[in-house]
Amino acid sequence: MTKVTKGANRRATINDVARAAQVSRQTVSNVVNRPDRVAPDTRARVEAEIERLAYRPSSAAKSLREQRAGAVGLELNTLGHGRRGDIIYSFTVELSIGARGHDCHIVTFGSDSDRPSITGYEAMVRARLVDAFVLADTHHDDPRPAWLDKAGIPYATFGRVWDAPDFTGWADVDGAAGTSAAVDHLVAEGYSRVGFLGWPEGSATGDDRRRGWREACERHGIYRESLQASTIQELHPAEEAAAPLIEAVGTGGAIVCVSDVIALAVQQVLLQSGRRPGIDLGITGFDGSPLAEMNDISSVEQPLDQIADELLSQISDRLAGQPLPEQGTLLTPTFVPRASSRRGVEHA
Amino acid sequence: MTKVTKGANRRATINDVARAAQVSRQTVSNVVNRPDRVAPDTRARVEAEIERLAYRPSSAAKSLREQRAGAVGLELNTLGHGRRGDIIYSFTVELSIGARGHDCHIVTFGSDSDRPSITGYEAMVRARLVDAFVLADTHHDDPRPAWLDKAGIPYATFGRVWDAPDFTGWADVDGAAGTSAAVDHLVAEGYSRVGFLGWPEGSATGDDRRRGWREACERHGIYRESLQASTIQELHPAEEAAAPLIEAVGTGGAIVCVSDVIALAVQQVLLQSGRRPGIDLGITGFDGSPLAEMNDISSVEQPLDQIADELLSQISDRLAGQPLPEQGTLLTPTFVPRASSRRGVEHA
DNA sequence: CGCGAGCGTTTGAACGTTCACAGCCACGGC
DNA sequence: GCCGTGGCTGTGAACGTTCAAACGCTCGCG
Repeated sequence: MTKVTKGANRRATINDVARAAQVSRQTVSNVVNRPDRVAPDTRARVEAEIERLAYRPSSAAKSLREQRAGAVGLELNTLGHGRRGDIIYSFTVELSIGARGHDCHIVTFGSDSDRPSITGYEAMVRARLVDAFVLADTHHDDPRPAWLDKAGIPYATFGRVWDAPDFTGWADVDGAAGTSAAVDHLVAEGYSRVGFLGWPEGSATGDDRRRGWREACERHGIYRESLQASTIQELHPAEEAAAPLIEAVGTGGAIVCVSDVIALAVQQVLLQSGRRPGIDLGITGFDGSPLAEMNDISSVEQPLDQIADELLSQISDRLAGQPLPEQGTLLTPTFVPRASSRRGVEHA
Repeated sequence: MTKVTKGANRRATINDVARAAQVSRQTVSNVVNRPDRVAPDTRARVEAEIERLAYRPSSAAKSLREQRAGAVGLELNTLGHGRRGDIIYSFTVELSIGARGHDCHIVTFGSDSDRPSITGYEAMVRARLVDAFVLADTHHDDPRPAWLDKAGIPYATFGRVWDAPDFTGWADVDGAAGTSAAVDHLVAEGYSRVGFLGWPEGSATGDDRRRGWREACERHGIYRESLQASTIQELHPAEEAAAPLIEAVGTGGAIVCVSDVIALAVQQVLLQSGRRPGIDLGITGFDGSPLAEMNDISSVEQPLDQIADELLSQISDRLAGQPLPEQGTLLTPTFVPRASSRRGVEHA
């Protein structure tokens, strides 16, 4: 007797509703999918039964019939935290929330290998588990776009695809607008010199954020006093790069950082030298990660909900046979001020 | 002409394989699911065709026939980061990786409301999108276990269910073993007094970790010199609680923290007073979060891959009709030493 | 030599849905 | 009064899979 007794009472099917409402199953289907084709009183009767029996179409049956999974795949890997400054989780959440509105759902799959490979994608496609993918961390020499193109699987990416400038199926954050807003805020708070601590040149995202800082400084007429340095997305190297920049900007100055991790490094160095964030030196980060929130660091928050929604819309369009959009979607982030960039507020 | 031309060449079905291998579809099905029932040469022929045609059973058809989704639901919410110290993402990844081995997949769904409600669960169940759930953050007065029990939906939880001591469908980390290992390490490194900074009493997880610290201190005969304090899982309150404890333990002492966030708070306070982690005061955290890694804080790393695997196994068993296990599964975490608890190593 | 058992294979049915089309009815124009 | 039309509802088929049962073959036994 190892057989399962499937949940006390079997869930209602379209036939149960049809029988209860004294119509055929097709009429029930129409009520759900093409309400306009059904006479008002019939519709009301069917809708009442749907409600009463708590009927919801079986996604498996629908998938089989429609030859589509109604699902979008998302690869999660253990590298996720490093890249994109720790917001991958929030992005995954927003995607999961947004999926309901696009009547699909998110299926995650993982790869434990270091380099993301296409085997996971292939498995998903072959099992017809998903119709499309969201790529969250495209990088240089990424094999995935080409493979997906060849296989004819639609996808949309969070961030531009470096190797393929012609590809427009992306949504991204306007990095320049973000750092620009940070500089505006710092100037308004009265910081006189504004430095920038970025990634080494050559990363599109990093260069974009640097440009926003430079342009804003020029606009405020403080560019000549400003300085920049570069580092990679790790705490210790960042701390080494931070120290001289802090001295160069001096007390009463501020540093706009290319990411929250870098901003944290700056704050650490500052604290070790006995100075107070905000009061002695302004600091802003980028990404709106929990890291920044926890450490009371001002940050440029990415509109992840909008990005998720945009990507899902694009995927819907691709699945409906529409061509790629004219151009990618650039969304404006929000600057969130915290103690690290307020001169008057004591940093707890 | 908005109709989609579905990916150049339709993917192979069981019938295509059957025709190519000159057998019936059921024989192909047997080769895949019950290879022992098929004659060796037939099997070889069929397997060759499966390989050649890149056949993989359609999950939709399988779901419909077997009346099960072959999927496990996981709720992700925006609160995730705060709770469980930021390891939710890593847990999600491990679950996604582990799913393949249990031939199922993970479907995530989100709730944007603050309090986790059961509406998301209900939607998943009604659409037959998932067969079971993993609950990652059960808490006091959690309505979900009772609702799932009533609905007859299996689930397994990461962490014990407070309100239901009889429920054994959980996997958790042996918190006491973790803090105990931390104390062992600190004593071996030569720290003489070991304090504990925990959460307020009454949380099972927190009390467990505190007990491990106390028992290890007793074992090493240093309990009388040890001290404890309590705080909540937020940076600023933690910093306030940390300051007096740091003074009480004194230079050459160490503090075992109930979480990485708390450990970070201790390190921040220490740095602000010009002292060096590890050298002047030992610090250990708990969770193995990226936060600890980035800040070079020793931590007790949770075996998330094992937990994910165990939970998926339990779900498989429940779906196969087996009863709840005798007791929950307690897994041993690993202590990972870093600069914050090495007396000789300079903290960069 | 007949018969049951066992093995490997095939066949029919079913899972729940939607599409294409057929049917029914009422209405209006000729 | 007949037929075409348009609005609404019902019927058969199909999506790809697995289960239950039937089938044909070989073998061993009486």
